Amino acid sequence: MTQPPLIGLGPIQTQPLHEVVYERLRHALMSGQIAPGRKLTSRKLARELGTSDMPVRSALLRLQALQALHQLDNGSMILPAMTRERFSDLMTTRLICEPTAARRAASRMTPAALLNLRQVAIALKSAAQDQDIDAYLLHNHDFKFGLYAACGSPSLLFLIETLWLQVGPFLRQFSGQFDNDLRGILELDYHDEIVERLNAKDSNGVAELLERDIRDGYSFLMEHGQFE
Amino acid sequence: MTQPPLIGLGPIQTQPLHEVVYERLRHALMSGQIAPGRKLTSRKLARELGTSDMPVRSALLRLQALQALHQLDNGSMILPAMTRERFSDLMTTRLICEPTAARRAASRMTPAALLNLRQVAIALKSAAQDQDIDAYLLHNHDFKFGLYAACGSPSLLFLIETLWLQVGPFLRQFSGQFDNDLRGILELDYHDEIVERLNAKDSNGVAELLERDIRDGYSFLMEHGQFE
DNA sequence: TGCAAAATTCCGCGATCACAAAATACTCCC
DNA sequence: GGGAGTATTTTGTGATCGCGGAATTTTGCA
Repeated sequence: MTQPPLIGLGPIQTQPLHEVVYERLRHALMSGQIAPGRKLTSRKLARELGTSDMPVRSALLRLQALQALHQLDNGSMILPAMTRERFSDLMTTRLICEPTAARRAASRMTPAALLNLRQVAIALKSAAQDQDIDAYLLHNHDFKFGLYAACGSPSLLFLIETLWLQVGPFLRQFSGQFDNDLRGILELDYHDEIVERLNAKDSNGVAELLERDIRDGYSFLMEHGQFE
Repeated sequence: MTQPPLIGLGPIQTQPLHEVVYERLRHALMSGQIAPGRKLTSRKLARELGTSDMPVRSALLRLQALQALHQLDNGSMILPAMTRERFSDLMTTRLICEPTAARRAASRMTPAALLNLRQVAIALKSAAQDQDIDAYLLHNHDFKFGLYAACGSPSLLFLIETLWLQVGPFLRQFSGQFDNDLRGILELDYHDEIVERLNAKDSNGVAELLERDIRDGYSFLMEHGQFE
């Protein structure tokens, strides 16, 4: 039998240290805090984080398994550089997965989830007008995954996440190059239209907008982005 | 300057232990040697493999990152059971990725790769006639990935690999249930036709065959396979 | 000053230990 | 015999150590 509640305190949520390190590293990667080609050594990271190297090793291994990091011959982990070829490849694969996920999400999205997306879209626009790149990228991520999460396919969602884990680390780097000017991005921002098509339950329309979003972003960055 | 060669011996290829363990575990998974729901504890595995638990921990972490294993709340790794829902989800996602990969491979395949595929297809048929399930699954894997490898997209190939890492462990279990009778499989074997379409450089035909291959396998196993 | 050789530091890797929590085995009493 | 409570073992987790090799810095000679 369970004990009767004493003071009403819930259980203390505790997660393993390597999990915390993983999340920290993942966030650092996705927010562009790690330069391409940067070597990530477990000992240095451990000192920086104030832990032993074991949890760091675990986190690095997981990121490498997802191809977010690359392992050198000597075992060191680096954030691989983004070449035009790799970027092109990743975006092409995104085009395979994401419009499909969006199409399915459109026909399964709950009103609550749609409302949430609408709010993120508002925050997105205001971040763009404020020229706040970090906020823009963050909300863009939230918007897309808020949408894809409704697709009802855990495996497809996982694939998309691994793709973003590879592209994500470079978006901020790219964005920092056109003089912090997000007006160009605003012009090819389809989030409002996507919300509108979602509201109309127009699955194909949503999928098509997603495809344009990815294609336009691709062209824009291939033209203006600086690659290795 | 490099030393003049002494005896002409090449460098000894050595790979880290955790890499060896990873490959062993991965192979054990894909060949169906691990029962669903089975708990994989690092200490026991380490004893069985004759190593310390460190390399085993690394290997398990990597497999978990790829969702080939699932982590319980207490941190133990288990091979998750295959439910009808999960199987359905994985096969649906396969349908998104694999026909596309096949279509691209069709237009990029070299004659040498095609020749190799032809030989695998022959081995495949003979394995089916010999009722050799293990050989059949092995050659089926080689055939599909021999095909996909030609698609020219590392990222797409990686996604497909993660999908197979989740479905693979259960195929043998399924196959062992219809009385070792592979005739049913032979009837919906499209490998010869795929080779033929590849030879004719009929990309759409190849993609369509792949889709039928996946769909038929899906229906067959949903009908005859035993799930959790 | 330039540059190669030597000394030192850094780092991946694997083993081992300690600790707490969980799982399992065991005991003992009804 | 059965079940509750206890003892023992197992296991995840993280820290630390040692080894060998790689990378870096220092040194010393021309």
